Amino acid sequence: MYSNELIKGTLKTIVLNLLTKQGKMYGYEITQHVKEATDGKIQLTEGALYPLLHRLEADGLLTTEKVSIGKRVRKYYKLTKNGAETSTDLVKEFKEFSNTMNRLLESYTVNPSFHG
Amino acid sequence: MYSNELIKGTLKTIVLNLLTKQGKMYGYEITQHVKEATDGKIQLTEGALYPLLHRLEADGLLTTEKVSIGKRVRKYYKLTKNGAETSTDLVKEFKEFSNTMNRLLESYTVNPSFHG
DNA sequence: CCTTGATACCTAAGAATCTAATGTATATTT
DNA sequence: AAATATACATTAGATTCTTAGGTATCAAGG
Repeated sequence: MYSNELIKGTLKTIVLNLLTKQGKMYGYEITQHVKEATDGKIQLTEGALYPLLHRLEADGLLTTEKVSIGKRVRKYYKLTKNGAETSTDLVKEFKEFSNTMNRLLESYTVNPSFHG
Repeated sequence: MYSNELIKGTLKTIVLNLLTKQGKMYGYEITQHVKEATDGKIQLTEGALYPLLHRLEADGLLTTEKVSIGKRVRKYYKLTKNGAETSTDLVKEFKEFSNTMNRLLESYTVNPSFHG
């Protein structure tokens, strides 16, 4: 499990990307999927996930559909057109950011151009 | 310039790693170095940086040394033993997190093991 | 001289988002 | 019958960032 610091700021990217690939998912399913796909290294908490899903719906990136399973009701989320575009953008941005960070962390330059 | 969401949570890693490589730096120098090293893609704001430096010093990860340059005073920061260890840990953690995220974002699995 | 931009430090109000805890209820397994 | 898993949700508090502002020195150009 990673320090939660890092996961902050990537939650939206993870959720939108997952919905891009899976079509529709419900909240609990998202937490389990991410947990399994990362061997438990990333575990989304419900206290962070549900408010995010509600925000994304309010912002028009997701729509919901309620499905009854016995006496329980699942709330499925899927992307709107806008949500699909945002998903693509955020994934691209994360990859670029990831590259930039790895370059920054690996460069052993001795302050080549700064003249304090 | 990246959406600030992503930079959140990586600021500490960036600063400690930079000090590992450079030995000692002052606040303004850090902002300029990161800006130049990333072609302006990552720009630290002073409102985020200075409070962080103060926290890191209070937590015993950094020590300071004031150096007079004419009538101005620069405040140089360098790592303590504890800070050096934390730096190594955070960089390692970021790289692992980065790998995990990239795998997660790229996998096109159709929910192989989840049984909702 | 004086203004502008760069250097160099700092704080503080408010916003955003996460954590941790808690609540409710149904379904399944032991 | 009890424990665990499924499935939704909210809330107080903490953390950390943004935005804006404040102070002051130094160098360069008009």
